Amino acid sequence: MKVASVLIPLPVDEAFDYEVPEAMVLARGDQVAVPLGPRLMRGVVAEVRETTGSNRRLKAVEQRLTDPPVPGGTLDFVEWAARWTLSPPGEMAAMALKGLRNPAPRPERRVRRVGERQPARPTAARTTVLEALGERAMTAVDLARAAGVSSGVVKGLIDEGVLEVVEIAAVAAFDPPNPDHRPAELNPDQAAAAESVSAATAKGGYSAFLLDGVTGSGKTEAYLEAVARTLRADPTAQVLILLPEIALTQDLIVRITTRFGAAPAEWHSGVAPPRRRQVWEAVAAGRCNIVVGARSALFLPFPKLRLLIVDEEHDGSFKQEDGLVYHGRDLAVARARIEEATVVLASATPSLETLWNARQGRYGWLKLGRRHGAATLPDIRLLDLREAPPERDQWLSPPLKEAMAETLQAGEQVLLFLNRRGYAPVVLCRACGHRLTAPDTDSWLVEHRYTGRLVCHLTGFSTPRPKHCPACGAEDTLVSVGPGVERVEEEARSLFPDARTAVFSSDTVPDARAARALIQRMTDGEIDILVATQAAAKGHNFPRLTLVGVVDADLGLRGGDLRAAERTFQLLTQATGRAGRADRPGRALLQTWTPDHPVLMALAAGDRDAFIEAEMAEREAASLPPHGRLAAIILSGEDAAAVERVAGALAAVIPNAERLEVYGPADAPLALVRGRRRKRLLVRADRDVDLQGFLRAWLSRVKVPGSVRLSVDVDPYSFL
DNA sequence: AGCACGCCGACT
DNA sequence: GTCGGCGTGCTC
Repeated sequence: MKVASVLIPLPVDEAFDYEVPEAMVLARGDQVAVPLGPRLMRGVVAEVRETTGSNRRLKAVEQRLTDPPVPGGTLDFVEWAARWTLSPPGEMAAMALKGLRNPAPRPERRVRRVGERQPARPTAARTTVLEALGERAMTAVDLARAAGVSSGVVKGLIDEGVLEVVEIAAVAAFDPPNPDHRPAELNPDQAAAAESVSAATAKGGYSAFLLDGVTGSGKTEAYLEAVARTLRADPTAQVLILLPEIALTQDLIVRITTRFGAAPAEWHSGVAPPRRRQVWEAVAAGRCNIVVGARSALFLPFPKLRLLIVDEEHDGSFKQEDGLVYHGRDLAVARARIEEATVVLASATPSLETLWNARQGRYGWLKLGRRHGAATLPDIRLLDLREAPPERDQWLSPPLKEAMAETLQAGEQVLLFLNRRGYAPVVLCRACGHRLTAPDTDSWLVEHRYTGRLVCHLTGFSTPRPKHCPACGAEDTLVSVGPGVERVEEEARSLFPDARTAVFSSDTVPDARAARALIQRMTDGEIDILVATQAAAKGHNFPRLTLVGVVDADLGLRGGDLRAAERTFQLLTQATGRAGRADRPGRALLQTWTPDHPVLMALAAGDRDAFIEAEMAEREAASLPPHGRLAAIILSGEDAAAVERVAGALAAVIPNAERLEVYGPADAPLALVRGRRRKRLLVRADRDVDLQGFLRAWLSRVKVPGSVRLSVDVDPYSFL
């Protein structure tokens, strides 16, 4: 008898076996409906094998679905990703089927002739309509417009039975990109990079590149040229371009459309469900060559993926934290390896992991120099707040204020950068010292003055700003401590009452459309001072911007986070890279209390290599990534004692392993979130240790009750 | 994820 | 005395 292993979208750690009915022909990748308990579920066949009887009575596969099978490479990738992240394989497989869960687009209603039938009274208008239509099927609206008559004429012909309405399943056209539509002019660096990448795609097999170029070096043109060459060599090849967030997609869509004369397919949460289904089907059928998407696009069923590009590869948004925990960039490299394709990681500030891989020779290293004629990097200077501190309850120091005045005087723009949403990060009571936190959570409530509310950025909890201290009941004793973007804007507005100011943060810019609108206002010079969080730190070009003030350059350096220094360096490089493009020189002023910190010194010197050298040495000394690997195990639950018990049980059965240590259990950095107690264990291993194998062996030794949730984060980025 | 089985409060 | 609350656990 034949048995099929079927991946079902459930949190179970293996595929379920089903008997294959005699008359059914099944292969790996086929989609099937299988009985599970009382219901039917969609699943993907992982394996079909011959078996001689079984210990277990198997249910039979109900039916083979007509939906397209999941291509072999996609399924290999899904299974690999599940093993790598220690996630249920069925749930990973469900990622690849997500597009199918969307409704099919409404069929289009068109009219066409019914045989040779003629209208009883052939008026001039009716004759025009019939001539315009001919043998085709058109929508009634299009037909009326083509014939230059009112839609009533068409309707009359339908009512008379001369025309009939037919429903035609809307098949989305994905116009093939034309590699020669409008080639960009490339400098030698860009041309060489494109040539290296396209030589790799032409040769076939896995290869990986770091495309390393400062802001303004023309990375996009370089990789789009590689895409063009790849498609010229093989018009059936498929290309995936991943971006960290959808706010950046629109710009790229436009550039691709201009370059190739055809729009790429988009894949992210902002795409309407029926459209998503069309994209999924077109990708599966190989009718779509270029996809631009967020990390979930990695799971699309490409039958012929030849080239993957991960733009802004250093960006933390590639890491998915809730539900399935994975890093889009790392999985992109894995998918390339499995598909025997080429992957390009592009960034002006590559992650240490990627730089390390490039140095080790695992990735080809494509360096782009600054484009001829482009602006020079801004002059970066540290402002020592110990020497010239801001006035009480202010956040802008005298030298920064002076620079702002000069800049505004010259009719140029200022960007003040502060990676903190809201008005004030902490609200406390002057009478009793109580700090306001969200219920069931340890994190501070952040004051948002635009909305007059206190907001927990972790859970989304919000409440109006109270009059009385919730701890001691005193009235009007609550004070706002520390600056957020709203407060800095308030300060800037009072300093320069004539300047036009705006705030760019996820609160003022809720979606991509709002982001585009604000960016446009900035580009058009309608804003003099923009106060922004990291939401504005990338991907834009403001020609009249000549001063970037970093309000708190120390912000990212505190807290003992592994990647704090790296993140600060990247953020500041991106933020200061905004200043003075085009022909005006720009400058960046960084306010800091620790001007002798090596990261800030390297940044002020504009010396990326010095920074990398220093940071890499520290990581190596501690055997931390990229020199070693980490995995976090987070336990959470409402029953603190149960969480504690599981943590203790895990700690008691840690398998013996060489060159690997387990730290904890300790309270997770936010030990209480939404009333759930959180404990964390951290595993550090040398690179050549089978970390996943260790974790599997370890976790299998402990039974976790349903009241406690255990999640594994392999290669964690933030330790929240 | 569903959907069952399984032990403790308000109802015909 | 039952109907039902959702807590734990299984689904090939």
